[in-house]
Amino acid sequence: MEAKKNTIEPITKTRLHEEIAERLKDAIIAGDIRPGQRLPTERELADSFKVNRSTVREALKKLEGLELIEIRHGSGVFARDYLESASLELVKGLLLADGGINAGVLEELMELRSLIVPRISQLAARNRSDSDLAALDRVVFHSDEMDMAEKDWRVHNLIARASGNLLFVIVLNAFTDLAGDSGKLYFANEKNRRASERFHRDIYEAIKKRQPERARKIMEEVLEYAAKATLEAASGGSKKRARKKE
Amino acid sequence: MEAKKNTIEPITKTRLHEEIAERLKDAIIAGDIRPGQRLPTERELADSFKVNRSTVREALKKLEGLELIEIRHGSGVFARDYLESASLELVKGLLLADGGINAGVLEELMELRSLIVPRISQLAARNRSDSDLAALDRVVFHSDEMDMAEKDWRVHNLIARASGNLLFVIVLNAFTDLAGDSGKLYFANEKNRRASERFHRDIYEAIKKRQPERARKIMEEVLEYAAKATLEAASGGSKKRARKKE
DNA sequence: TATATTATATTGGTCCGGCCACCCGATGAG
DNA sequence: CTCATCGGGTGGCCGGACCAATATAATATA
Repeated sequence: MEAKKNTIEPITKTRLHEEIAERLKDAIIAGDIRPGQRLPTERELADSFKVNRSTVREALKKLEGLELIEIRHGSGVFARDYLESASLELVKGLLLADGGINAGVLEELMELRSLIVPRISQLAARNRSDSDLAALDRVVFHSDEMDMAEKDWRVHNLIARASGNLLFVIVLNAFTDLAGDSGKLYFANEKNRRASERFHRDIYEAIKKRQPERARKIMEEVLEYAAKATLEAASGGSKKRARKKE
Repeated sequence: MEAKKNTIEPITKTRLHEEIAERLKDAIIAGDIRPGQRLPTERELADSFKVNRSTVREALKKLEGLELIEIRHGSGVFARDYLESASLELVKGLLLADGGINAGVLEELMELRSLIVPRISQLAARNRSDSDLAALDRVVFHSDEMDMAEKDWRVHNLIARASGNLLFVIVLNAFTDLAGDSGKLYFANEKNRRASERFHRDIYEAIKKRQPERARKIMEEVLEYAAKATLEAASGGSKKRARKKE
């Protein structure tokens, strides 16, 4: 794993306010700014980042959306306790804190996933419509050029939609989104790609034939396999890659 | 002060950019602006809302954080398909779409919850530290003045923290956050408040004695009860209250 | 002295007007 | 017809100004 990968240092975000939001987020998640503590003034931030105050404000608005900070007119900007907030997007930060992928959080993610996804699969087999099936068919059997990560995402997304539970769709997206980097690792392996391919066909069959239990079972197995493979890949491959941001 | 605003409603958000973000969000969730479709220009929005462009930009930044829109430099602002995004906050919008609480989504939320929370409870009983227990004790037995909704939230939050799974804490917060309004309904009922009180004591015992299975069971039962009561309250009590936003 | 009241400073909210960077479609050259 | 060029439109960033909410210090009052 001594590939050139690590030499591609993060390009400074083209959009300044994103870069700023990123840095502040890191500072808060890393604990440099503790919950309840006040951040520097907008004007101070603008000054120290050497940008305009408007730019800082845009960054702060984004962080406010993540429930990572609280902006109080007349008082200042305060860091919130992310353990009392409700923003899954934050987890992405946690997952990547201290540089590299945090194996602990990744494992937690896997467990959470294993609680939900089999149920989604089960419901999909029960509730799927014909058009759901058709869409799934298209992706599974007629999207050869699509790369595997994309394909896999689409399969899961379609299954979730077929389940008839909108909430599940969004939660599932959150998982995929979070697992992002480690997903790449997973699909880098030829064997894993083959496994996914077979999985797609199997789950398609189960859903087509409306076999909820079988669909659930298949999903459970694939998750178990994927979890194992992913954790291996994550712990073996990406060890403490220092994340220099500039 | 001669014109008294008739209804209880609007109290236009004190912060303009929030009001704007809110309206655009509603428009997208309601389907007035379809996925992929382009929104008006920043300048146009500013003009039609009669505000400055900076204000519009701040609102847009927040929506971008919610993954509800995509801002492309040089091209414009586009609505995203929220079924392909990963933001749980959006669900709040779905839950309240068309005015009133959407019973379907609420039910989905309950199901999702029932998949996860018992597991959290189980893990908490297994992994809890002494300080976790102490914190739980304080809330359960020495917070009489605290209102029940707050207390219940704290109990759940502490249990989740005790589970040792940070992800679970955040997901749980998301649930509570989403269920917000319906939770109010639930705790408005004296009988339900009593039920919660007993539940708090029971779950405390199970966690204290490190009885994972019992903890899980208790949680399953309380969820089932709460789901039933909540759905009843939601369908019976809050009928199609029109949500006028101005 | 202790407390209420009033000024004043601090800080976020909004506005103005301008310039730059990027994207895309129209235009014109080959 | 293909391709390079060049606009015009759009978001990104700037700096400076003023308003609104809040916090703090100074002052008046009991």
